[in-house]
Amino acid sequence: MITDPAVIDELIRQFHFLQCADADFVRQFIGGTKVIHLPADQPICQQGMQCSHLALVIEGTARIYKIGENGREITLYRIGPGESCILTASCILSQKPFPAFAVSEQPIQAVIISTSDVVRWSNNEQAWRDYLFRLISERLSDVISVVEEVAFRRVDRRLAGYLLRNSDNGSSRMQVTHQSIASDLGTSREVVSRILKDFEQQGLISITRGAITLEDRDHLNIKSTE
Amino acid sequence: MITDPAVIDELIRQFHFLQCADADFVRQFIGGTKVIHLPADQPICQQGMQCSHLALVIEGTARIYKIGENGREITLYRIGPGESCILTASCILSQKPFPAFAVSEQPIQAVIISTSDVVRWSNNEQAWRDYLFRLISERLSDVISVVEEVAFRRVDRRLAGYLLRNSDNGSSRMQVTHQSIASDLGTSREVVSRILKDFEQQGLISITRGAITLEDRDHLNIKSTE
DNA sequence: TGGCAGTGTGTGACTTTGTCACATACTATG
DNA sequence: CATAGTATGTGACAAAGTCACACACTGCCA
Repeated sequence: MITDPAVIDELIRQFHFLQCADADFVRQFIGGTKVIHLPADQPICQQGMQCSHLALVIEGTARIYKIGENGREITLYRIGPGESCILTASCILSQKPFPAFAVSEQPIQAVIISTSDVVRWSNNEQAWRDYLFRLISERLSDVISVVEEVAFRRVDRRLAGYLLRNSDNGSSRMQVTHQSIASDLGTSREVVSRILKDFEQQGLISITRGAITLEDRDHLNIKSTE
Repeated sequence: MITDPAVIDELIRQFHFLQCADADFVRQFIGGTKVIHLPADQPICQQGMQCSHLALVIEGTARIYKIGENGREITLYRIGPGESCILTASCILSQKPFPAFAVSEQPIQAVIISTSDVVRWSNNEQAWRDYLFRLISERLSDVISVVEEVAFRRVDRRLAGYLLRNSDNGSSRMQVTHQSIASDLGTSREVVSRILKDFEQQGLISITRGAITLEDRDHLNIKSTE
């Protein structure tokens, strides 16, 4: 049961399906779920787990990733406000174990839904069903894009694109370690370090411990596409 | 409208959801769809297309794949009897363009469903909805496995596994070109040729033009997992 | 019957990426 | 200000991808 009216407002703002749904379902939704808070860097799902709940993220972000035999990681996608861990939903509905890891990055505020509600609503509520379908479809697209990236694109180009995408356009300074970049791209820290050093020598970025500043977005953009 | 009773039998045998569904829906399904035939090696979907129909495969197989900038290919998954091009469904329900290519491999016999029926049934028929959810979930798992493979596993090990998976246990002889293997694994023909030659020199396989014979499954299996 | 085009495979040189084993440097904390 | 933990740098090597060819096999037609 969710009581805080500010949270309810935020929920309805973030989750479009609550606006499409009829008032009865919304009441049911508000009454049958609860809000949880999770600090940053907390493991959420382990590979192989059976999921017992579905979380709809109101605030914060989570990272869904795979770990290879060698210990390397690759990020499959991220979940932000208005989204939910659709892999969880997928596992609930197809009754298979969760095939990856999930961890909170920013502290998370989320609505928790029991598997039985997930199933029941997906039978009865079109708005909810559409929401699930759309989300799972987008994840499938996301993951297909990841395949394309790792299978075909050179790491230096992917890295250039990564830097552009993940920096505020304002400051051009981003707080990241080489290791965290490597874990997102699915490569190794040494490779990232080498390429970053190249970029620095070409005057495209400057590097300090734990942070990178973009100095020449235009040339980075050329690098990322050439 | 499907009339051939043999086809109807086969349909109900292959597609479990028709067994769960009530008789009324089955009548509607049989009455509202039609069967098509497609020869081998026909393009089915182009990247970026809007899908106008969903195909449920009764017989034959299709390959869903990506093409990289360099022209290399990688297979995302295959579709066989009882399955359907869930990417199509996903595109229909989320109204996004198809993010890959699809081509028939074996000649295909399939049931064609219009987008409007796909949407309508997913609202009204639980059995159909469950079928779609389950299928899309499985594809998501498939594609995530592909990510894991290309990001983390060495090509020689993947190739060893590929040979074991794709040969009849009976004959141990498979008709494939090095190029087609490379396109499945997302690597280049030269790499495949080199590794196959290695395998041959180790006595694991023998190679002839257009075909490979497995000579030592056990050692191949060790190679694929080590 | 020999020539020829299309397809499939082999190979060497080179670049890029991943791995390993370290060295070094910065940062927070007692 | 010593020290543990974290972040980065580096060189040597192995694995994989690219490029530019050479060569071999198959089917077909003149």
